[in-house]
Amino acid sequence: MQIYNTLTRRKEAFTPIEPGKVRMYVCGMTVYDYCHLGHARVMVAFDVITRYLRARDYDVTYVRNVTDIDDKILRRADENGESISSLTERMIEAMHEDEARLGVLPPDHEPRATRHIDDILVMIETLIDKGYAYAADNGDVYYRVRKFEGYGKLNNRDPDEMRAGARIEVDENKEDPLDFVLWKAAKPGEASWPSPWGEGRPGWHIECSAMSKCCLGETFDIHGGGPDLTFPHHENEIAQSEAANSKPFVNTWMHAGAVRVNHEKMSKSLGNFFTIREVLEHHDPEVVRYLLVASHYRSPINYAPESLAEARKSLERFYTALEGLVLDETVDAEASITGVDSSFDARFTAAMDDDFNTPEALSVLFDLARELNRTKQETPEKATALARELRRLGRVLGLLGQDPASFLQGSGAALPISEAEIAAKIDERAAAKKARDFATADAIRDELAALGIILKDSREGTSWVFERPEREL
RNA sequence: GGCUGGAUGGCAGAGUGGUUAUGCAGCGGACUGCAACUCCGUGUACGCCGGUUCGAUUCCGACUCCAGCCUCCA
Repeated sequence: MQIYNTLTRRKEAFTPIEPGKVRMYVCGMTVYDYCHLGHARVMVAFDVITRYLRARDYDVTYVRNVTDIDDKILRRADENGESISSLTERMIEAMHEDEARLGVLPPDHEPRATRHIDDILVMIETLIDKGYAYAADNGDVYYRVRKFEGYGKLNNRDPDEMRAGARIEVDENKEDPLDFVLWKAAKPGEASWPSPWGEGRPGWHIECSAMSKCCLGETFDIHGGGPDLTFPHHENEIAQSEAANSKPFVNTWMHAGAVRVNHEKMSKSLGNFFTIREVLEHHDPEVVRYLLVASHYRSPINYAPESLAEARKSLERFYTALEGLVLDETVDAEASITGVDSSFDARFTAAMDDDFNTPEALSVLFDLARELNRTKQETPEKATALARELRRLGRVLGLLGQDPASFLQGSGAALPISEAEIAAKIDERAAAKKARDFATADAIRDELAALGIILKDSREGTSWVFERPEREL
């Protein structure tokens, strides 16, 4: 298996530290607001990676943290007139709902910064003892960036050149403008924890160094996150962890691509973001997931409403192929796919082994679906076997888990008329057809089509698909 | 300015030193009462300029443009 490593900027053979075991840490959310599609991208990307590694029989420990103390959280809680814990609990719950709807499996551990203050303090003390950190007069503790030799290696950045172009405001308390905060002294009335340097709270970067060490150890296999975290967040994590532990921190760094809107990064600071929940008001969650999986995890994707319509069409193709076949409902989402003998499996595996090439993997599934459609009439047994294979491989990507008819009929979305009424119309049309009154039959079909109900005739009878009207989001 | 990445057919999106990605849309055919679904067929796509090569979209160099990071951001 080959994985692209952000650190070395090339694909490398993936060999876990411990055979068969993969330890993976992904930087999670700062919970002061609802998750947007950029968050969804990271969630889904690493969910696919986890699912695939497990399908290939790796024992994956997946850790994704929650930052539940931070300036923005303090500010938002204050604005809302609610407590910090009330805000963060609400947002964590909302995040879990969003994830579940997108078919993202929960991480094995979801450590929260506020529950690891002790680990954080221990690490900061170690860094001070080793000379990598210092307590300033104002009660802050800073990391001494220039003391760490490899600083900048993840981003190919030279500290000396960074200083030249630095737009960092000079802070009187720092020895060097590049130094970053490990512990922030509390202002009066702010949430804080006691420490050897006074009341305060942890800096953002040290949280991840402490929590990853706590959950996965000093060195682990994969560290992932969003595209904007490489600098300074991940660079700082390396500096902290390697200085404190005197060991390599991470073997493979993985970063998801950005979600853009009108070719600009979707972000909270630009205010051009769509939250997951508002998009899901108008679209089947699987369609959103498909859109995310249809591009390679490292490529940027430009979000546009039309792309969701296309994603929907692609999924309809799969579900149409599966429709009417007896499917194995016991398919395990994490079932092993190694050792299965099929050319489709082999191609799928080859694609996914190559840095999780999901677009390539999907193309194999489309070929499989075509083969399935071809054999549907003549050899139903073979078609059924192919359908099960399609669904099994789809599940590795977290797709195709729904009942085909249910997906095609809108996955429970509000229909313009009831299913019973649709069935009655279909019966009415069948009667008209039998009487060779095609004008009436076609009128009924057109009437339903105007409502988004598209009829499909087959030997077995008439089925229907619900096309939701186009929406802005 | 420094550092990353990218530029593929109407759109989306993989990939490859010579041979079909795939999906959506379009066109022709089969199926159908007509459609839809499905199947078959159908596209001189690889930003620009040089270089290497028998041959480059694919490798190398320059250029143009786009995006990201360098400040909180997934």
